[in-house]
Amino acid sequence: MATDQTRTAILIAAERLYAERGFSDVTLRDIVAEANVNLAAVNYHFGSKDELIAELFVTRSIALNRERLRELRAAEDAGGGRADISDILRALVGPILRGCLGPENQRSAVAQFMIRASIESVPPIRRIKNKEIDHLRKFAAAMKRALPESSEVDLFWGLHFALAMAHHTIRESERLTKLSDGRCDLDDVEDVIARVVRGAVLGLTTRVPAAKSQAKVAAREAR
Amino acid sequence: MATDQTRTAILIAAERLYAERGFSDVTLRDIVAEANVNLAAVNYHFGSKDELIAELFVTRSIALNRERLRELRAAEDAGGGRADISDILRALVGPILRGCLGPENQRSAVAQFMIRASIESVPPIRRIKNKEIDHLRKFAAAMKRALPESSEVDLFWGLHFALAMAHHTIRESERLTKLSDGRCDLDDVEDVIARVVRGAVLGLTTRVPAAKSQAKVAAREAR
DNA sequence: AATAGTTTCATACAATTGTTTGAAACGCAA
DNA sequence: TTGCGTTTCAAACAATTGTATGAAACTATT
Repeated sequence: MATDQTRTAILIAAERLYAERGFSDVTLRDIVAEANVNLAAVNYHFGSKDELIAELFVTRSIALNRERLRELRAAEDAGGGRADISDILRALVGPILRGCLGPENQRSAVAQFMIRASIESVPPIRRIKNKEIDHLRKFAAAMKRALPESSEVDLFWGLHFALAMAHHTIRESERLTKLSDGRCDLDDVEDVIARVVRGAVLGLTTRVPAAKSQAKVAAREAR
Repeated sequence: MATDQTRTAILIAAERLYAERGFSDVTLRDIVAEANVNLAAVNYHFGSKDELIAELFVTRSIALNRERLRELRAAEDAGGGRADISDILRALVGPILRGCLGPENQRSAVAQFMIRASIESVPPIRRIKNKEIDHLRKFAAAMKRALPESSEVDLFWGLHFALAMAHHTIRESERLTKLSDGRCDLDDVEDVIARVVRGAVLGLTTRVPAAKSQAKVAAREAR
């Protein structure tokens, strides 16, 4: 076995292609061509295409979650067990944003693969995905420690919205660039992270905005 | 021609199936079975599978955008040409959220289809999608009228984040329900809309939150 | 060197896909 | 009714997919 060259060559090629083009567009023949191995190698080493995808997803999930938790713990340690809410959310969205945005050549296939996995819900991945909820619960718990007076429902919504802004920014970065004529700089990753975190934190910490909309006014007058 | 029964039966069946299961999982044979028509009917009436998808997307895009603009105009008229920022964003995210959330039997295949189209970027749709940017610009312009003192970059980010929260909520509604043990009520559509709008508006209207995070503190101390 | 186990390879297989074909059925004006 | 354009249908087609096979090549232990 030694280095298992073929196996790892397949993994690398598959991750690269899946990250770039999505699962449905990439065939086994594409992968083996990219990896310079024989077609039968995939079934020999992984059993099936689905098992290859599943192994890839599990491995990368663990890596991403570990990095998130590492940053979360660093933040909590720095705060003596209670992290600032901004830092908690930064630990949640920072790793994936850093991996998927910024100059093209610096993006990580790992992070892009994970985004693909969250978009195209292919059967082998769907079966595993429940694990992620346990992972998010840890962040929800940390948020509760940071904002003990907030309702749990609001905390879940804040967590959810933070992920929403991060993922959507990755998925639609091109559109935002076009829409803004390039004025929104998606390559300034730390600025993007700051915007996402700020948006989520504002929703969590601002009390009763009291901005009455026209709709509310109209609804009141209708009574 | 008269009613073109077969044609519309195909459109309805295709929209339903695509909305439910996504483009890559639905074959022409699935569609014709659901529509109770012959396999060759799709190619006869639409030319190809891609043209069927394209026609579906164009039609539905126009319908969704029209509804959004209708609500936007209603809000601007009510405010004498300048709508409240909340109402602008509500016009943007309301239609799609109302169509995709709420009790199962009330959801519209149209709205769900549009979400599918925004997730699985299949070639025939990708070619048309640029039109959507022009549509979003109208909302950006309305936002500028509502908040003339805000920077354009911030406005674009606010628009982007509003769509992010709306779309992500639709896509991950099941996960949020599980994560929160059912405490986040995704069936209360108007509450969801209010949360999304509030989150986006806060980001747009709150000035200098001045919440210093541990990361910033640490960075300062490191100097 | 001989052998046993592992890995690679070209090739074939069965299933599924979108599309095409040509005849049959239909609708309807003359 | 006749005739003609339109629509439907069963069947076949070509291409692509993941997977399986059996022989060849390789590796390493005896």
